[in-house]
Amino acid sequence: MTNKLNSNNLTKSEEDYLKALFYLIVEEDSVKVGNNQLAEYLNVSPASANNMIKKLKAKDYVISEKYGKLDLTEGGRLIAVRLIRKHRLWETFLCNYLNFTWDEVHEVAEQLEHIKSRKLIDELDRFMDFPKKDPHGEMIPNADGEYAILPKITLSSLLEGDVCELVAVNDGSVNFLKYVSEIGLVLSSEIKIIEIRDFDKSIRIQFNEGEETVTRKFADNVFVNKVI
Amino acid sequence: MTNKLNSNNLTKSEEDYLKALFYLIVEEDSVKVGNNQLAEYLNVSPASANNMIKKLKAKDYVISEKYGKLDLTEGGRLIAVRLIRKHRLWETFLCNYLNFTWDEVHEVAEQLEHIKSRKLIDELDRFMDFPKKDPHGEMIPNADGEYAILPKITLSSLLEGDVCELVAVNDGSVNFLKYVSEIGLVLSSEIKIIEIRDFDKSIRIQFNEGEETVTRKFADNVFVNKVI
DNA sequence: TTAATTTGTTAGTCATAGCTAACTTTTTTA
DNA sequence: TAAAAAAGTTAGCTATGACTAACAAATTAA
Repeated sequence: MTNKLNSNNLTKSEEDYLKALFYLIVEEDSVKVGNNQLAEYLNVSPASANNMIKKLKAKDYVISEKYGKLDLTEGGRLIAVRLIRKHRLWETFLCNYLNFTWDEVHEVAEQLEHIKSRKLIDELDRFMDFPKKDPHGEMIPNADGEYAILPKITLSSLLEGDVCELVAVNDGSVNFLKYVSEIGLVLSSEIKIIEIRDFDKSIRIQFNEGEETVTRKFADNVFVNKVI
Repeated sequence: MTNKLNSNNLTKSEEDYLKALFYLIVEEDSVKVGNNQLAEYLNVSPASANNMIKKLKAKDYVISEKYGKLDLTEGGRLIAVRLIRKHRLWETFLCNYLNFTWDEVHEVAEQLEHIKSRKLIDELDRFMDFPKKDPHGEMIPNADGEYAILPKITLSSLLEGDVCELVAVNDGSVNFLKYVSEIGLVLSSEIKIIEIRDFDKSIRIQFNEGEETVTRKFADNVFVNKVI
């Protein structure tokens, strides 16, 4: 049995839904997160999502009115943040100690984040000397579930002539991550916006490795700190 | 999705049954392993075990005739050995890097062994420099599923005056492991049999930390190498 | 060698968590 | 503002893997 202190007694599915809601509500900061949006995000049918939402409401992790928007309770938020903490710590471990690449870590971390042991994750944190950011540049919540959400400025929001520093990448797509690595971008790379083409909004950028033209879609997934 | 090369597509339950069968058939080297024995070992009803055995036979991991003894196919054995490899590597990691004690590792390793990623476990193995034995003294199978099963001589099989070295302990019970630690026994401890009491088969042993009287049941769970 | 006990099997139920199809409510837009 | 579209809900089905109760086969003991 799991230690009483750790055991929130949630299934893997319930955890996945709470984490998804957290991403949609808190990280994406949406005005309204609805049932179908959640279903699409998780690649399940609206009926399945609806069903699970009922369960999570009964357990007091989610609140919503009929036909209304979804929200997390404090309890639901805490569970989600702890999952994110576990996910990001495992990604950090895989990259920094087990030779995993950027694009390989996500899938395995999705499994590892469901391991139930408070001691495991806190010791892993200590072993790595309490890292602040994961390999994609995202903040890692501390043991109490506190963490700063980075103000997310995308590369696509900058103007010609601006100079920025790559602080994070959206880790949702393996193909995107592979592409980022291939053109030679890494965390902290300094990027200058050479030109934004009106025609298709594609952007010509310059950085240590040379010059590249990237699409608007690409630039939407790259988070930066404006330097100039 | 899991990499095709790793994905054996088994559920956690199916894996648990195969591992249980491996322990009962191969490690315990029983003449006959039956359905109810398997059920008892896994703390499920005979009906549940029977049901799962049907499924595993259909998938060609288990063979048996109606009302006959259970056996693993080559495929079933390989899956079980890989689980044991994962279990023991994770236990080693938890003990040697994350400050877990002997008795804490098992429960968490039971969860970790179901993580599906060939790379994860092979890199973990490399990270720890290919350990040969887990913290309880059990052999760790290599990446090809090969490993030596230690000839298991129990402390209880020795005679008065014999001297032996502790090579492994049965990791099935947390209380037992705590007890072993508390009296000061560790792997490689040299133990001398002072006296075996006819009355209750309790055994007086001497070792670095002093002398102790242990029960027959205790001695059945301690595996040794005879020295003298 | 029959009777008792143990062991194995089958049938039917439950919970989780997915699905489709049909329906209702809300929102959009013509 | 009424019709169309989108969003949300419900009902009913599926598979997995537990369970109990009832029964059959095999083994052990009388």
